[in-house]
Amino acid sequence: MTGVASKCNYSCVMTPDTPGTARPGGRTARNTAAVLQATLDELGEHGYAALTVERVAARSGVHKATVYRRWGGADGLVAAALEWSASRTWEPERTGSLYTDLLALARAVLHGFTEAPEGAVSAASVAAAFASPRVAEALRVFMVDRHERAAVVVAEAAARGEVPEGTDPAQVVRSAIAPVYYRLFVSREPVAPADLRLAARVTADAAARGAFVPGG
Amino acid sequence: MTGVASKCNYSCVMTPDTPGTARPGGRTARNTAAVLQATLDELGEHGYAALTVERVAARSGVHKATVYRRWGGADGLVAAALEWSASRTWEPERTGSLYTDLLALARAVLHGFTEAPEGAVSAASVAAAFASPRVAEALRVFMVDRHERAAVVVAEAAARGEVPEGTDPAQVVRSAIAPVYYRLFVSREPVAPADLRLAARVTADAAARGAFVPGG
DNA sequence: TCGCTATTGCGACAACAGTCGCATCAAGTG
DNA sequence: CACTTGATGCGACTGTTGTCGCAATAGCGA
Repeated sequence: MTGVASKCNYSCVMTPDTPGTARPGGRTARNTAAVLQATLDELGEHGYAALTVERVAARSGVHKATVYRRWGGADGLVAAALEWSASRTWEPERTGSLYTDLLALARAVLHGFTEAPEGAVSAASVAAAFASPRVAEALRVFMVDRHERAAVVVAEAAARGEVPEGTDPAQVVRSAIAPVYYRLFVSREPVAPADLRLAARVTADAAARGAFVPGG
Repeated sequence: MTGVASKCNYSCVMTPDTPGTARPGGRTARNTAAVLQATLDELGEHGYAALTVERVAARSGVHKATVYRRWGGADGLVAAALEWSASRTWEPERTGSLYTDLLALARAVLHGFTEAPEGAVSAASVAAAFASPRVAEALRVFMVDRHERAAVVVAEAAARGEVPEGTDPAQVVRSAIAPVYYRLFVSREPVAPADLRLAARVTADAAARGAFVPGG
């Protein structure tokens, strides 16, 4: 085992077990942890464009051929990192009203895509999804999970009578956060606090008026 | 001049002049046209992930080193193709009401990112913008231009009295089309006609109620 | 403790991307 | 028509990416 030892900068808690494989024992698990940690560190420091299997291999101390065998390439590393991120439980902030909940949600999205370390992984996933069907699928699963978790704020708004029964929670969530993604990745404009407030306000008002009830 | 001749599949109208350069004469212009056409064809057939300078060079009949010298790489080719697309005039469809105008706009966005050949260039630009500041800047300029052109439908709605004076046209446009981009590139969900209608409806209603007037 | 075998380490290898120096060519000029 | 010069063609070269076969290692069960 030559090579440089892993330089762990942040979020050093990495699940050391890999259940489901034929031999989930010590060394394989250690390699998995080291490689994923190195992937996170590399993404955080240099971004997805500079993510190289060779660098990850050198940093983790795992041989290059092993990384290729188990993850297939840079996209496989990103997909694995994203799946690991998805395993971390997440729950939306509760603030008392739908508007403020959606605003907090939009802020969380902005934060989660711009701040390290999750920001690097998330942005890398969006970028890698263009080139890798595997990453695209992992990203889709991740986003569906986030939609379902965020739906709670809509359900509670319905329970409070803020929005009518039958409101589609996922559509409300999408409407509130889509402008953030649009500015971040498509139009490449800066995202101002006023933009977040506008999206949350428009969405909350529309939801209150029943715009997100499928039938009516 | 060895190599394979350009195989032009679609949109063979390519601006043959390159004003501003020191020597915009015949051969340089022909090379520019051949290379950009080959780039479009490659993007349309194989996508950005498979876009290679060598393939473009072989297809266009221009030497590899020349392509590297003049465009710098695959990202430069995409940026040039995007700038060429931006030079094509575009104008939003006018249907008589803000809701139907926004719906047509959302449909045009979906079409423009999924149908060939513009779809391939547009999607490639979004993908390449993650790795190339040059493409990111070209994309930003392109989107700003589209926002300005699309703003006409909001101005006309204001003239008809559908929305209050002072409504920010660009914000209305963003609100209507952001969910399309979100589904296409982030959540990777299918985009249904009902989704377009919902986004247009929510945005048009909010605009009618004055939600997009900055001060009030 | 011992043997089986999945997994890994290792280095050589092929394929590819990108660069460089130089000879050649053609567009613009008088 | 000749001359100048910027752009191009050409091929060789370097560095990087990804693959392969084989020997060694270390889980895991007996």
